[in-house]
Order: sequence, then C-alpha cells, then structure tokens
Amino acid sequence: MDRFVSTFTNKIDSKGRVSIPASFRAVLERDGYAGGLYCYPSLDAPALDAGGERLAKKIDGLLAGLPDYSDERDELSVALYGDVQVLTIDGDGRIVLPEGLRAHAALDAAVTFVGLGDKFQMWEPARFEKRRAEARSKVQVTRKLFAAGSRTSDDGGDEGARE
Amino acid sequence: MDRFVSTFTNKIDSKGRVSIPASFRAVLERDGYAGGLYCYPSLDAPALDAGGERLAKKIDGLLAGLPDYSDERDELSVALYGDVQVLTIDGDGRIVLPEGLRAHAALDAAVTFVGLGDKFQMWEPARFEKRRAEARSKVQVTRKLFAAGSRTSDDGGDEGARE
DNA sequence: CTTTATCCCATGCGATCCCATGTCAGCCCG
DNA sequence: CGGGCTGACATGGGATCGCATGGGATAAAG
Repeated sequence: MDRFVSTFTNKIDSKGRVSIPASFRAVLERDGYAGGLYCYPSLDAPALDAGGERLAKKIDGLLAGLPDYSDERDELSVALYGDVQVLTIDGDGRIVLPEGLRAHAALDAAVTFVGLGDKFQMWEPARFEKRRAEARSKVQVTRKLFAAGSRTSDDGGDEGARE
Repeated sequence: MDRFVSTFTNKIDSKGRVSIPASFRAVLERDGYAGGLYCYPSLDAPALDAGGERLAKKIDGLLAGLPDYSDERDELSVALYGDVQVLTIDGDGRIVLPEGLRAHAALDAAVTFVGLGDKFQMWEPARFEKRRAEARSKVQVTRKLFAAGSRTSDDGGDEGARE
C-alpha cells in the first residue's frame, strides 16, 4: 500500500501530542521519509493538509507551472510555502501541532486523520463528520453522471452501487 | 475464473471476523492481490462494496481525471478515499469488519457475500433476501425486453447457486 | 532556577497470528 | 457400486504482538 487511505481518529494528549495512524506512517516511510512531515493549513477548509516528500514535490510542480514573477505565483508561494511547517515525528510516531496550525483547524481534544491518496488531512472530528456528509451527498450526484456515461453490463435494476 | 460470482453466507464470530468465500479469495489473488481488500460503504444501498486492486485502480482512475486543487476532486477524495478501508486478510482467509462499516450495512451475526463481477458486496442476509426478491422481479421485465430481441438462454428458474 | 520541549519507558486494549475442531465433498480402493 | 479416507474450508479459541496513550525523566532555553 502506498497511498493514504481511510480515516482514523486519535486523541491529543495533555502535552499536545497526537499519534499518527500507523498505516499513514508506513506510507510516509515508503514515500522517502526524511524525518519530517510537511504540514500546512488547507487553503479552503478548516483543516490541515499533510504529507511526505511526494506532496512537497507536487507543490513544487504546481509552482513550476506558473510564470516566475507573476502575482499568482507569489500568492500561491506565500499561501503554500509560507505556512508550511515541517513536523518531526518522535520515536513513538507522534507529532506536536504548533499553536498556529491547531488554531486554523480548531483542533482541541482529538484529530481525525483523513487519507486522500497523496496526502492526508487533519480535522476536528465533529467538523469532519459534517464535511463528510456533504461530500457524500454531492458525490451521489456526480456518480449519476458517471453512471450515465459508463453504464456497462448487468441487470436492469439499479441494485449494485456502480461507481 | 476471474470474476466474483454467486452468493455465500458466512458467520461473523465473536471477534468480528468473517471468512471470505474461498472462491472470492481466489479471484482476489488473481487480481494482483496486495495484502488488502478495498472496502467502502455502498453509496446507495445498506451494504458494503469490496474488491481488490482492480477496484482500487478504478477509483484512482476517477480521481486522476480531475485537476489537483479542485473542489470536485476534494469531495470525491473524501467520499472515496476517506470512506475506503483496507481490510487485511488473515492467514485463514478472514477479515475483520470495522465498526463504521458494520454499522452502515447493519451487519450483525452473518454476512451475505454477493458477487458482482469486478467487485462484490456484503449484505445483512435478511436485507439481501429482500433486495434479491425485488431485483428478481425487475429482471423479469428486463428479460422480456431481451427476449423480444434475442432469445438466448434458460427458463425462469434463475435460482442462483445458494451455498 | 523555572519552564518548555524531547525522549524513553510503562500499560492496556485491540488486532493479528497460529493451531484445533467440525463438516462436507470428492476420491480411491475394496 | 459402496464405504472409508483425505483434503478443503468455515469456525472457534488461545496466545502474541503492535499501536495508541499516558506519565515521568532528561535536556535545553530563558
């Protein structure tokens, strides 16, 4: 497995530490782990984005696509690099979330880790639950569009959840 | 055989484990089994969808088509990756169903595995029986349409290999 | 010397592995 | 043609290991 998949919720202890789900850690190591986890506020959500080297390269890639001294590039650079923190993972697989990041995501007692393939997000559990519900209902719609185009075999009934 | 076919019903033991039907396991292995079974709540049914690498690639494929920082992608990612669980199959061909998934499908004492070709579903046996009855009646209609054009196979005795 | 961040160890629960049992079906041998 | 044998598979239980979590010790900073 080499992608961040599924969700986990872990507690923040009295010292502000949180365990990174073991499976995510495994992905990070495979991803050319360099002792650090790249983490920054999500651009459009009250959450944090995080990942390993692959994510860092992806950001580089995005910026590389924009002309050098454009406003867009400056803004994106600031938005992305500016707030990035490199969090060190301790011997027990835990990280400490700096105050600024905690504030952005309103993290308090627990953190929900959400796998998104190349990266993962960290949410305040209640907020994420809400977000998930929204995402699911929107996908229902998207799904129907896909289904209309790529209907393949079987039955005449709805029945199987084809995606 | 390289597709999931027919239905089987197995018990959930006291630890929440269920044996995957041997024939399904065989399909998974042939499918480029990477130590895990991808499983997520069916979007439109009280059941779980599951499959092997082929299914995972299908999901990746859907996401690959969307631009990196789009809303659509984020939502799909959350709905798909976020809900997906990678279930490991133990040495005896069993999996453990996490609480969240069990809840979605109302799984309790037993699970009905339903082959759907590329993937399979897991149902609470009673619910599936009901669903099957409905599907059957719809198929009757569809069958008539097919029959009108090209009479092919059998009689009305579908019957399906019951375990 | 006080305070804050990092490391290391202890613990408990849950997940995973391994082995034993029971059942059924197919096969070989009589 | 029939009966016992063997192997595959579902199922159950016990033992073990890993992981999340909490607390104290140690080192660095003010």
